[in-house]
Amino acid sequence: MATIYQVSQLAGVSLATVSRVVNNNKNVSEKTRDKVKQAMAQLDYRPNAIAQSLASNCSNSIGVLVSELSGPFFGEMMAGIEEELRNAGKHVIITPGHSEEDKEKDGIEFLLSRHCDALILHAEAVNDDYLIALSKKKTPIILISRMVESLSSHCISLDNELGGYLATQALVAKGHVDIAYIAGALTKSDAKDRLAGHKRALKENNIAFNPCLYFQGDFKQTGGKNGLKHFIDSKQPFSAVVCANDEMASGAMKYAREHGFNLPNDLSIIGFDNGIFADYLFPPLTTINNPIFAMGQMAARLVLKNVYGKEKPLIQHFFKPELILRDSITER
Amino acid sequence: MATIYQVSQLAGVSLATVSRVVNNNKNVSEKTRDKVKQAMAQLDYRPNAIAQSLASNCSNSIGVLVSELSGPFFGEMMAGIEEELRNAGKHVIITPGHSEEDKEKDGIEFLLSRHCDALILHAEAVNDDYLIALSKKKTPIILISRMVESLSSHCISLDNELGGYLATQALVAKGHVDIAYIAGALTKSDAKDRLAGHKRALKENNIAFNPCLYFQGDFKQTGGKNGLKHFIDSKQPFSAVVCANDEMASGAMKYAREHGFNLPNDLSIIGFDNGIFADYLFPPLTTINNPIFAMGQMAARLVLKNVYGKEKPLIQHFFKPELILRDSITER
DNA sequence: TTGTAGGCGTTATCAG
DNA sequence: CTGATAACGCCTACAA
Repeated sequence: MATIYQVSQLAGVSLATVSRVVNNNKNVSEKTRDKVKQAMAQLDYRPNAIAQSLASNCSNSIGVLVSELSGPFFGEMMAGIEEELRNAGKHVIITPGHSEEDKEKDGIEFLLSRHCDALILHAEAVNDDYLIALSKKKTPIILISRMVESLSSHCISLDNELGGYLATQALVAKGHVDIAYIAGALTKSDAKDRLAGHKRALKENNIAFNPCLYFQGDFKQTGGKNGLKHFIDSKQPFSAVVCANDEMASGAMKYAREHGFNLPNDLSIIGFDNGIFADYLFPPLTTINNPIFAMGQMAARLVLKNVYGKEKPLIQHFFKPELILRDSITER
Repeated sequence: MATIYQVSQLAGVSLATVSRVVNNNKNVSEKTRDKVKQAMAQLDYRPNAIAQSLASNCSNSIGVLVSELSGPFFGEMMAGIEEELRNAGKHVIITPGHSEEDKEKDGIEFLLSRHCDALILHAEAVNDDYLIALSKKKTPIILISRMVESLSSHCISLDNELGGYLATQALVAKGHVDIAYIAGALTKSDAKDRLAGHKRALKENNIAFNPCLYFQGDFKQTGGKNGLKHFIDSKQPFSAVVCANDEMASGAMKYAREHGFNLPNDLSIIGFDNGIFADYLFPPLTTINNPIFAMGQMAARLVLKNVYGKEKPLIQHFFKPELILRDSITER
């Protein structure tokens, strides 16, 4: 691999001059610039990003913590982040936290040791205090899909409460009253907020919250299955169930069908996130749109603006969810 | 951030000694080691990975090229790679190639400029010659889910031909004769091989390949939809369709149902990959298992062994697909 | 506009 | 077992 030194030799200029043309510095005459460019081409020179990082104290890398590398949700998020950052010549280092406190902390340590210029975190298990302490360190952080009041300018978040509200409201609008709810792990703020929205919708419609029609799942398909089983076993009547995400909804659908429910007539089911596969379930799943790709992009833009000083005029911190009406819910 | 120099000062030893304890070099007395460790702890010292990389000419990073960051397939693959590498203290830089030649090349250039120690590539659009040329450069490469004969020791691949065969064979076993096929883009070897397996199964069962019952899709849901539409429009009788992946199968299912088919009785559908959601479709999708997580792990192990000299005894280059029988196919 | 020289935080090669 | 000291490849004042 050619080094900047060899290029300077071939072009008959100094290291500094080569460095200048590499970095598009204005103060180089056309002539020298051409000479240097030619030498670079001839040697197939490419700057060593590592040496650049060390010298400039800027690694051009952004650490990203997600819960899982797999799954419809984080894929979209990573895609949004990567696209935006890559266009700016930055790269991402992605690491999973598996929604466990220790692993999330490990992951963050790991990213920090890599000297990332900034961190974009989808942290679910660590507490606010940890994040607040972290934000005081040198490496800037952005929180995605999480709201910490004192860090609000570093947060990109979705109005989950509203989403939960919209979901339940959609069911009420169809005449449902006995509405079951399968939550995600309440250690996660998303899960808590969506549940709060559900409760608000019930309240506004003078429907009492029935603890027997509540189940705490895990945001995975089995959570939906277990939840539905729980409701059926409890013998409480219910005509609809709202699931705190699409994956649980798909699990609930499967279990319902296996137990003789004719969907959607016997049971209305609504999800949350509008994952790529939601439209391909049967019946096509009514759900709440979670603009996670856009949120990822926005987190990346925030980094570009705050850390690299790039002009990014339109920074949006809060996103609103929307109802996506399909066939999985029906009139009661 | 504390540097190695400050640690050496505090511990009253030289830089070299600190470096030794950082790298677990044997030649340090217990006493000095303790002194140094204490100093490190006191200063909350963490080695600067970038400086280490520059000095050691080893970035401890592995570049990974995938087609898409999102989607059920690549998520699993990345998870397998990351898990294995992370346990070894390495990190991955992931970049998408979007199945386009230019973008794949860009992505590879990008990873190369980052001075990755090795590349794990799921390259679909670049041709064999490009890869062969690439493999002659300094950075070692591993090809995942792709077979290039002259690079076979660098390949981790699935027997796609066998997979295609198994799929069609499963349908034949149920008495189907008029079997339609929706392929992926034939520029991708996976797609070609699966199709070849399909044809072999037909041949072995003395069923003629009917071009009217063949459609080239795109590995996405719309491909399945378009394929099914094509078959229906062509007025050819068919009782089953094999799709070259699960996403197309889900698209085909949706379209079929929207056009009056009662699944699976009116039409048997089989997929490929056994993605996480396959079991949650309706009817649960019969498919061919693609052990992509394990293949990702294996690619990572190969890197660990070849590049970092870690002992990894069990290297498996070829994986066999298996039939996963569920409810989406039925007796004719 | 161009060149010189010091430094970024480590590793690695020698001596001792 | 320990300590100097020269790389690693590039950036960036500062000079010219």
